Amino acid sequence: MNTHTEENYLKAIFNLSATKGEANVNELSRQLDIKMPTVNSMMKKLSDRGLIIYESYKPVRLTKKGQKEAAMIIRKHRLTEMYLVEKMGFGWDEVHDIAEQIEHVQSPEFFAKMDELLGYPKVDPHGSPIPDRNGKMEWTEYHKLNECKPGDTVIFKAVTHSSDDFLKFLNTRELLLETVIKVISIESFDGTITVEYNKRKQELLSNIVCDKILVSHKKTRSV
Amino acid sequence: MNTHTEENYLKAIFNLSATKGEANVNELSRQLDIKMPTVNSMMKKLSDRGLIIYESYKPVRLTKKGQKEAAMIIRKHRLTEMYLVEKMGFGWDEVHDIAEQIEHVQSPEFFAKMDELLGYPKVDPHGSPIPDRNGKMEWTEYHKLNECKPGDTVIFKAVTHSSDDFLKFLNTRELLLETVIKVISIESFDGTITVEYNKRKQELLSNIVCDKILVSHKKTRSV
DNA sequence: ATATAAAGTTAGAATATTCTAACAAAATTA
DNA sequence: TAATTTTGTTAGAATATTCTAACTTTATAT
Repeated sequence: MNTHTEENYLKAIFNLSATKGEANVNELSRQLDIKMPTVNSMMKKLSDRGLIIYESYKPVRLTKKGQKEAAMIIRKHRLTEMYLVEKMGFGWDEVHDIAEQIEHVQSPEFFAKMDELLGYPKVDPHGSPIPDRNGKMEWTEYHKLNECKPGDTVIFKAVTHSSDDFLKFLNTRELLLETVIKVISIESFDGTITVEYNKRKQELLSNIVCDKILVSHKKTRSV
Repeated sequence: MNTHTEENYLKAIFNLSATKGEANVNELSRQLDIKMPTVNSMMKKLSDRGLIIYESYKPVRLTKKGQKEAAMIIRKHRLTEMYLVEKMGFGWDEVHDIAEQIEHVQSPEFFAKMDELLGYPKVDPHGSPIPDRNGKMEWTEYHKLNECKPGDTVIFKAVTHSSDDFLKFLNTRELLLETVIKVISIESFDGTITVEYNKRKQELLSNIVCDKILVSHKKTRSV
């Protein structure tokens, strides 16, 4: 089991790696607000523990094992954020610091319960994907449908909630994953969006619905 | 702000003090599973920090400041237990270890929210009192009404929930705090209890209601 | 291409928390 | 009360995490 501290390093490496696939000591130092020599020694330690690949003067990369353990911390963080927003009524801007602390709780049951109560969400309140129990996550830059512009053609990739009645609503509208959607227009006063998909023309979707629909403009990339 | 570790010592001192008003090094050592010399040095540290009164070879006592800080940790622990049981569906026997970790979270808003969502509970799922925001708590051994025996005469001291509709229900029955209640009989098949109080004879209270009513057999003691 | 800047490393020290070994005081028991 | 047991203390060392100061390597910019 990793310590609190090690978990914070792993998480930082994970986050920095998100784009480039690796992280360097200097950025870690700034992000964690810990001096470079300290980070440096921790890199050796994590390397010894088989969590990262580390060679002097080179950026570090997570091993398979490190990747998985980091993903589990991110998972706990994002599930917690989702829980705080959905079940406790916090604003999306209030949950980070609390989740930062709760992510270190050791109790699979606790997070499994959160997951269940939330209906197994795929993303957190900020739209970031939540890794599954095996550490896998859809590594894609999704956009909310209500953030698209008229004329955009997008692909329905995920929902932020998988509650029964929302999914039923989508079924009745023939809105399934991978559906190609074209944004026709957006009402400025209430955000209602007019879209086209399949054989359907001039379908209206409320802003509340569009806020729960995540779309991609192009491809999907996996880790 | 106290460290994680200091908080655990404070909490242990608080719990051991509950009965005798003081705690000794040996008991702390056993309870915390930390060797005596370590406990000894921590006692000096907590004493320096003005949280306990410590003199060599004597049991330690919490100062006003220490008492308050310990109470706040206990408060967070018990609120958490209550939340886990009431809002997340855990059993009373599953919550201790999780609460043990969450009690160290630094976020007044988080616990205030729990408190609010729970309807400002006065006790935790095990019947232990939850200290209020000022660290004050009713230091009494309450019993649930549904754990009394026929013939018992008891005093209504607290409710485990103060949700609106439950309190309204109690009002319509003239059941107020400090009411003297006599237990007449208990149905074995569903736990329904027949009681007498004020001018009322033969009042029936469901087991669900009686589970939320805490009573004392005699006096109240304060810290 | 050399000088300067940025990034990374090593060595040594500080703090927090823990331990073991040895000793001392207090309490208990014979 | 003297012997024994329990409890408490001191001293010194180990581990984890952090720091500063000095030095080295790599990257950047004249």
